[in-house]
Amino acid sequence: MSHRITIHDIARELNLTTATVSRALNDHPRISTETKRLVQEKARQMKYRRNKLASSLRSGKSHTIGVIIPSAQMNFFGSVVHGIENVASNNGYSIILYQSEETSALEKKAIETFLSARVDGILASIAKETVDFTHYVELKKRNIPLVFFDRTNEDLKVPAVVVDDYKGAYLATEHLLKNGYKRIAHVAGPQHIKGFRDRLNGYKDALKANQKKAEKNYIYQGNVSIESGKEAVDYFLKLVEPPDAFFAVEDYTALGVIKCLKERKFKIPDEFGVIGFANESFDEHITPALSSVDQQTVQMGKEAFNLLMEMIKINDSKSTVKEKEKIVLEPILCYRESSAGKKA
Amino acid sequence: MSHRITIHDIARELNLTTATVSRALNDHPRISTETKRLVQEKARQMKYRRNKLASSLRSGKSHTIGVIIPSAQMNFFGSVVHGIENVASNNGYSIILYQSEETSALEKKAIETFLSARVDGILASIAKETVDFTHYVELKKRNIPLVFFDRTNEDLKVPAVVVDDYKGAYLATEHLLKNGYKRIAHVAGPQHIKGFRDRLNGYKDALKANQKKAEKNYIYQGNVSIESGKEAVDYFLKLVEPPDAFFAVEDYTALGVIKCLKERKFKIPDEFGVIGFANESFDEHITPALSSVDQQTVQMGKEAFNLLMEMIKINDSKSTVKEKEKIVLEPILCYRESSAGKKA
DNA sequence: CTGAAAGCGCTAACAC
DNA sequence: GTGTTAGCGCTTTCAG
Repeated sequence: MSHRITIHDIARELNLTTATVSRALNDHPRISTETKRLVQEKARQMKYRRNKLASSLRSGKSHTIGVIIPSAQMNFFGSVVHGIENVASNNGYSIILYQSEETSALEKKAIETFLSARVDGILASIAKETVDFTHYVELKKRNIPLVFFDRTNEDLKVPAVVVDDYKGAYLATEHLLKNGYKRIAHVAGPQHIKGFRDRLNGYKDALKANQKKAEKNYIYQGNVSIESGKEAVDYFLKLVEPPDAFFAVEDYTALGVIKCLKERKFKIPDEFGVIGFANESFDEHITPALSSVDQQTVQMGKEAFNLLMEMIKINDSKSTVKEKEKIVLEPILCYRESSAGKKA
Repeated sequence: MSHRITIHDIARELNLTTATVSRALNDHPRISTETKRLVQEKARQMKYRRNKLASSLRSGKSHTIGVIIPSAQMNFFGSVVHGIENVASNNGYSIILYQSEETSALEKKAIETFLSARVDGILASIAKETVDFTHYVELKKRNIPLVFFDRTNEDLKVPAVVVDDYKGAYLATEHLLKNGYKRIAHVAGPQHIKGFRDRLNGYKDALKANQKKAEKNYIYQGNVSIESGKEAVDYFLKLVEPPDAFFAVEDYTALGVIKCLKERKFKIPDEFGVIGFANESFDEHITPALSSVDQQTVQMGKEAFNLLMEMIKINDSKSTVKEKEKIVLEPILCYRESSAGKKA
């Protein structure tokens, strides 16, 4: 600690200038192989460690990106962050992590910090609460590379990585039909959220494609919770002709559906089929194991980082190549016991 | 973007020097209230944003800490990070997140990066693979504040935040006894890991305290997995006098125990009691709901950050106050159906 | 291929 | 209470 090693120290030892040392350390093309070897050897020997702050300050590139997620406690986001950090690290980038706790205020604070830390780009998943997007628009104006993942906003025209909700819902519904269920109901989520709207549409279209129409009373408007799954079942079972299968907008809702059906002593999948969405970690451990649609979280993180990288490069080269608008990941059907088909 | 605002710009506008502006912005005591007001007003108006890189480079404090976890995908660590980021953010600190993927190589790489980024301190949970601790020892030597959480190493004498595994195990075992189970077995984890050893001891001592001795054949050496829970049950049920309750070293093992018992059509908690450790998110959703011991993950993150802060402050003040060695969190018993007691 | 010199934006002695 | 001056450690023109 007494005295940290800098390029000056190396330069002195080797009778070179700091400029040459710096270039040698950065593998500059116009430095002789011999000098590079010498410098790098010396650096190792003296336990030199580049001061990233100084280097970033001077060069204008921090090799750091900012990541905003609603909460690290949510499985889904932990998993995406896992993907992001993994590729970032492999590409020599560090990530600064911030949680919005679903509030715009913390989102703004995070962006402030990122700007202040001169990050090279930002990856974000929009907070539920956020309706005013000026802080994100500001980033676009300032030409700071930005990519949304999962929670996005179409109007902003910000590149994004999402899973194909429509398709996932379509697959789930089709799957139930294929397994012999005749009357498929949907426990929907808040329709002001695009992903949930897409899932409803995927459900409707899958029914149409199979010569069934989506009956209004087979759609229950829930609020994404175990409770709403239970309430949905209560509602559906009162119908003159109740459904025989449920496609829930996500796994916690599906869990509520299952719990309620079990309380009423119904048999799953013999009497009712159930499928959810998200492929939560508990899916395979409950009884019956819950079928679901996987959202490729880790892959989402990786793609998001790669997309951001592209944008950073385009920015650097000042070229005007049109950047990709959107990456849509394929949802993956996870077939488990809860939708295995009716007993004859 | 054309021209970023610096303190020079503010200084020029206000006919002051950069030094005064800098001081005003940092709320320096010897600057007149009026000047401060003026400067801060102007800064806001010009949309000035402090360049953290320059400020850190100069001051030697980055207000950034490094965090190493095995994987963000693991619920437990996501939760701890949630706690860390939360307090860090409230204290004006940013966190750089790295995953070790349970390897020493990535641990070392993370530390290199942190040092290079001049973080003010490091929070880490040791990778499973790590047996050579020189990279951590190096930090101590260089006097970089370091705090371990959850996965720690006693020999290193590095301050740490952990949950009281012994006590958690004691509580769990005692709970089973209180609920009328007579012959308690333990599915243990690898004994080279301190936490698991502590849990075994807690189990043994709880039995002793209740005038029972821990019989060797009631302890199964597992490897922390669903599989090992199943194997344990297979083993235990072959005994002449099988146990009537199982304390599993963690929840996945407990899950295996439950699955196996259910496959064999045994009734839980009527015929066998089961309790796990970790309070995983699936616990309350499986059937029967799994009793467990909560490890206070979020709190662990918060305490770890606070402890690190203390160390950073002690470091700054160059005082020689002895720092805290260890914070031990209270485990919390989560009583659910799986251990509700035998039917008479 | 290497050197000289300037400066990224900020803070901190030291003056007065 | 404010200004002067120096410099954190690095990269980057511009020379030669």
